[in-house]
Amino acid sequence: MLYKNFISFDNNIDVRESLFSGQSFLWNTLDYNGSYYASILGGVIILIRQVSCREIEVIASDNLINGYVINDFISQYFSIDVDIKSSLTDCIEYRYTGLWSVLQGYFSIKVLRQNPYETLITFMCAQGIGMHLIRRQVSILTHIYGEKKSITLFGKEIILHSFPTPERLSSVDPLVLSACTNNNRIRATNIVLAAQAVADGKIDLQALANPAIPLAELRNTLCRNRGIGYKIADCIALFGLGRFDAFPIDTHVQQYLATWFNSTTALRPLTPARYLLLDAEARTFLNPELAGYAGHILFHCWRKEVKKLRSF
DNA sequence: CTCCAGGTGGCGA
DNA sequence: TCGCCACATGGA
Repeated sequence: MLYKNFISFDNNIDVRESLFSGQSFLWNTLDYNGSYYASILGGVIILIRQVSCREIEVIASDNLINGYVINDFISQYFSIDVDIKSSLTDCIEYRYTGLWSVLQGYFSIKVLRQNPYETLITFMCAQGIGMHLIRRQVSILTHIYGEKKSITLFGKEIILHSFPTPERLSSVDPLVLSACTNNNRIRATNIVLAAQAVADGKIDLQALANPAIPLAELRNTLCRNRGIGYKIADCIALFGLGRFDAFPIDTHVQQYLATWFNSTTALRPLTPARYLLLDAEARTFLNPELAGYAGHILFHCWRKEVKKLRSF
């Protein structure tokens, strides 16, 4: 049994750019009458098609996800409650007019509220390698350790693999898991340890989802785990814990801070101390409460417009 | 061949 | 605290 819904939004939403801008590595593209994007959310198979700039079609294998009806869950997933323009201060509109005009095409990208555990593991796989490779590694991970699920759509069987549970990853030999971490055994070991910590409750992601926790404290807590530094911690916070104030700084962010915002700090190698400096700098021209939201828009814009990179 | 890709941690000064 | 290096592979 499939449940089919249409969801309308008050503002433009770009589903493809949102799902494939490098915040999730768990979506597939299927081509039928137009493109369907497929994944598994909370154990439920979800297919999404963009109908118009403000409407999407959702096909789901269940009418409830984590206790929410589909429309409510998807609206929350795409953070339609957030006004992107409020993440950027007026300073950008008036002082960086060229950038402001290019950014117009990126305001329909939404930052996703994803599963914290899945975000934690996928971003631990994403260190110092290209997005194409990250996507492939995560795909291998789900194929080997995930659960196979399928539905039939338009008379054709669609096969997907769920994300492996913490318990499943806990028992994997790091040497074997390294097939999913670019053969890097250290990272594979760290991922197994993190999965164990989640399974044991030593990493309590539900508790960390409390928005009252100060960002620095959240980051430091996550960083106590091997393989998680400031950047990965901020990614987990931003994409997995709905902390849109978290501002992950990677090689691309460093580049646009230097080029677009004339940061001299960003010209030098990124040490932990400079990471915190850049974080503070960025909050002077971004809305601190939505710094990471703005950062993701800028990040994607930089990669596409300047670096001419593809995210998939 | 060289350089870079959504980094982290260990080391010596 | 800072600079340098290993980790590992693939694509431009």
